[in-house]
Amino acid sequence: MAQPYNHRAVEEKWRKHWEEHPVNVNDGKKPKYYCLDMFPYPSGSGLHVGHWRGYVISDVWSRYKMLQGYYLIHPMGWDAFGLPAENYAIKMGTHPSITTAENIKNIKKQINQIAAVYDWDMEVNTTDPAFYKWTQWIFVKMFKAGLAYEKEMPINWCPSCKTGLANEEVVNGCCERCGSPVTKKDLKQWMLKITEYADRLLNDLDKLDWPEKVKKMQTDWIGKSYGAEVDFPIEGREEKITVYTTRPDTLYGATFMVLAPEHALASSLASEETRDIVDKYIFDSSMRSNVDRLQDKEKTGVFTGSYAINPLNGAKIPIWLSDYVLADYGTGAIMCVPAHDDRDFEFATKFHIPIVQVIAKDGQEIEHMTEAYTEASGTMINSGEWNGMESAVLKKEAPMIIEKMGIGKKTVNYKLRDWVFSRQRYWGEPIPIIHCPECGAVPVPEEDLPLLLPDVERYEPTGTGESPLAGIEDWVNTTCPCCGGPAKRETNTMPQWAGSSWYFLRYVDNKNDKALVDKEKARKYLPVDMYIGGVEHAVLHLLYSRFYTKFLYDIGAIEFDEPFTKLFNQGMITGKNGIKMSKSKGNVVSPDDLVRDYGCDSLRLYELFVGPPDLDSEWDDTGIDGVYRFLNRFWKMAMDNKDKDVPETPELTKTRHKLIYDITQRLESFNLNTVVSGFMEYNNKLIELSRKTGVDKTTLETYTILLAPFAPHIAEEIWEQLGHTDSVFTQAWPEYDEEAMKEDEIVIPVQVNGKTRCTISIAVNVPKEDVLSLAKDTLGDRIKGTIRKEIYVPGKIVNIVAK
RNA sequence: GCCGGCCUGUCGGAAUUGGCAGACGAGACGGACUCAAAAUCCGUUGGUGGCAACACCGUGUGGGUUCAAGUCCCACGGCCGGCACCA
Repeated sequence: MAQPYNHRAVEEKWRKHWEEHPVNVNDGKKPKYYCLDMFPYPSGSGLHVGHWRGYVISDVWSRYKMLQGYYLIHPMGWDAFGLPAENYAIKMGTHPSITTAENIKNIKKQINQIAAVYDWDMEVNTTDPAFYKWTQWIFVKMFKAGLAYEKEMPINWCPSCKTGLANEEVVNGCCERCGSPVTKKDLKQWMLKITEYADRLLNDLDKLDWPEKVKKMQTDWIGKSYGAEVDFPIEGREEKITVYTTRPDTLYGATFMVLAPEHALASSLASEETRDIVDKYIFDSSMRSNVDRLQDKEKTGVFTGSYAINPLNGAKIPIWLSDYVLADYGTGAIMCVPAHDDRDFEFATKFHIPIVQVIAKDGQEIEHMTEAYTEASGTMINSGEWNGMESAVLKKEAPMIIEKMGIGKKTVNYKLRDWVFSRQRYWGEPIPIIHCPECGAVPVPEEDLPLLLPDVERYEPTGTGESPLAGIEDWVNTTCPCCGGPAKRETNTMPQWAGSSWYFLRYVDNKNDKALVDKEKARKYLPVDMYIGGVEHAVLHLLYSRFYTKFLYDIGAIEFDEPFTKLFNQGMITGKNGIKMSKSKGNVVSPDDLVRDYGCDSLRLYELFVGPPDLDSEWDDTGIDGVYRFLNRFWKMAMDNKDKDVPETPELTKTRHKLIYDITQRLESFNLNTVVSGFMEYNNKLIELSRKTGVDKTTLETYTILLAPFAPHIAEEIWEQLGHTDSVFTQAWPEYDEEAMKEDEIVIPVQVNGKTRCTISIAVNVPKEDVLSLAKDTLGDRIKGTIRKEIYVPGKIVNIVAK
């Protein structure tokens, strides 16, 4: 009688063994495969079953690639700077460097429970000076390239986190981290010119094997639009107002103009009569927060008292101010065509401004418009020499026409803004800049990097817009590397995204102090072939990383300009009713007890079995019994057969090839939940065969190799029990033979009028006529009426149509 | 408002190009083993009607295409996610 499966002993045994005998080795000959997880920030609360999922998926894929003969790059590290780590430290009253180190230790232990094949020699930590030396180096390079610049402007400010935020970090007007409403604050900020890369970031999406959803989100975020800038003279003044429009075809329909209250000319356009209300409007707008502006859709506005001249037809149109026009997009001023734009229509209706239709809708001019006609399709009307043209054609040509006329120019615009890069917080990389009264902003010389984050007593945010570093006089006061005169250090730190924008390059050469990554190693091991993580970084980390990679490519530090060839976003594991797992909700499921009671292999399988890997899944503890029973049944079947010397039968051969085929197909298409059910199905089949003929050794071995990426411990143990002294992971992924899978006899359904009535069993190459007559014989008098049509889809189905 | 995804038994979920809907698992019920329980093993499990063979209904709703629709087309509803006055 075989011993029952003891997961604790077996897993413990192989855990130790693999530590001493790593299975992923670089022999210098194998091609590389780089499979990367989004690295975690070392939080104090530890891992829950949701975190496991992504790591299990990437590990299964990694081990599969290993069995396919690749040398695997599968590293892990820590995104340890930033707000979460700092806030945790403040809450605990302990310095972030201490809590971070503790948290890393704990999480590493928890990650090791997964038994993933991480290569810990490659570990990186963004808070390690040897690492952030290069984070700072990249900043200096960007500064020298003119991509990092300082600007005083109103930026997004989180009053709770007490720091400025990038646009990408503001979600529905609130802080991405803490959910507090974001306000505006005038601050001198370091900015990165990501907009300079807008076109490349947009165009290169085409060459990426990424989920369409993420590409779409990045496309929308970059938000490229084509249009024209048109200059409108102001009546009685020298200046012109330039507007940006994507619909220059509707220029004749412009009946008013609106400027953002922050527009440079806004106040000066007021007349004596309107002076008071104009200034009040400008003041009131400046007091309104982002959230207010977003929530109040009801349009407000004031007439300035001035008029602009439509450069096409000389029409005099009133100039208004309204906060529905954004100051920092386009020119901060728009021409308004109420007949063909919803917002302009709403505004014109509210303030009784004329509406002039310039595109015929369904060939008609509408007497009283009740809504804007926004499509660019129809014939131009009321448009002078443009009358009769097709609006779709004109929309494309108008920018050139306008340019030729000298009243404007063809142009493009982006929603993407430059990246607000300074944070007024302690726990981040100090920005390596020295402010000299003589020389201006001077970068810290590259040979002086890293610029260490000073150890301080007080690291709480000040809330004033000053960084906590500003209070450390002997650190702040320094000398200018340029002129040697007294100077002050920049006291802002970098955002958390700084380290995560390039960390994946460092793994393959994490100890190099001469370069960010050695060229030769980069050529050999980079870029990332498969990147696995949650979708929440679609326009944050994933956009920033692409920007950094392109920059590093441009300065010749690396030789590729896209970091992640393929991307997979795993779905979230939620608690009951789809509620996100969180401490405050009390629905966090810890993997620790599950690993103890069911084993690592069971939990790995169940993480996959819960549902399709790309969709969110609700966690339900009771389901893990199913995979646990499966492993025990597989163990028993294997133990029952391993010493029996069962000869291979045609049925066993066929089953084995079909097994390889099914598992490989499902794995390749990333249907990992169905891979697990496939293993169960074939195990049931083998148990059945085991009773009939027994199961031969080749089939047992094949099954074991296939299972190894999913349940490595039990597979390794069975592999040994089957008489092998080497690791199952030194084997090659089995191949199937289509010929060997073919059945000689197949069962096909027979339908009458599309409803299945019976099945018939036929040999594969039976001619149509014979199949049909067998079908009709089997059906007998169940065919009612006369036969109108007989359909036979070879190998699939018979359908008799009768009436 | 715009864009994307999803909707299938009691539950999680399966279903290459349209071809036996409900694989696999959970739960439940029945049986074997046991003094008993757990574990394990065997069986049943979409609904309605029927002793039964079988028949009818059934993949969010309504319509359509087709010999055949969960799958394709049109309209509508619900849930989730992204963007949101970007001119």
